[in-house]
Amino acid sequence: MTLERPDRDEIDLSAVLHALSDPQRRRIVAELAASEVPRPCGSFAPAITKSTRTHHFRVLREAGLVEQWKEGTSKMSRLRRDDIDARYPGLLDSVLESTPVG
Amino acid sequence: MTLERPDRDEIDLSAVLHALSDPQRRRIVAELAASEVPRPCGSFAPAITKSTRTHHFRVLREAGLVEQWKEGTSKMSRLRRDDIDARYPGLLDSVLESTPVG
DNA sequence: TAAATGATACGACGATCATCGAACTTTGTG
DNA sequence: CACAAAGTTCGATGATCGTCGTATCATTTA
Repeated sequence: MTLERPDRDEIDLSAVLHALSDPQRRRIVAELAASEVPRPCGSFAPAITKSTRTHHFRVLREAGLVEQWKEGTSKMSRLRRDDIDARYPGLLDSVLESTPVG
Repeated sequence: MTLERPDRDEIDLSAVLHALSDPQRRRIVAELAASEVPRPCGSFAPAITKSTRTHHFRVLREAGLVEQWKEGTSKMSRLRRDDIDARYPGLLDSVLESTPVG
């Protein structure tokens, strides 16, 4: 049961660029890209508050960058790399290349 | 005599992505990329006001995307494609590919 | 010198943003 | 049932944003 998200064809470039323009969100995306298995939201960006993290994940999800689904008490996240790569080839690669995961 | 702008090494990814997240600015960048010779600011995005255009060009210049210099009563603009490509390879190409100049 | 041209400066406006804390919901577990 | 864990919701706050109109400045030209 996946949460609502835009279809691949509806992913808007302005929304994607705006979502990636925030360092915290870019860090989350970089961590998602580097991790093999999906991880719960709480394991990302521990320096910020829970509510702020919820906000950032919603922005990422509504922009089409991230897919989310519930699993127990956690909410798992996955980078929609295939969709983004198909719609905006090279964009995510170039951004990730300049975004350290640390 | 060129107006103040960040050096290549100081171009910030957040600023670049934020600058490109606005459709009007992306359109200006696309037009700049498509035009061979530099053009005055006034020849871009005729649908918006002069003051708004000035604002957009300042955002683009401070982000490092555009270089500007005065020439008579006009202000000319040039896309800093070499600098952006060197600092964030592939980024501008992928964005321009999805941004129609029309 | 006076007029015209091209762009900037200065508020101002509503909108959106990132962040927070406190209260709440949902799910799993003793 | 009671408790804990993980997220969400709901204001609220201060900041920034895109846009505008008007006034102003700099430069060229008549």
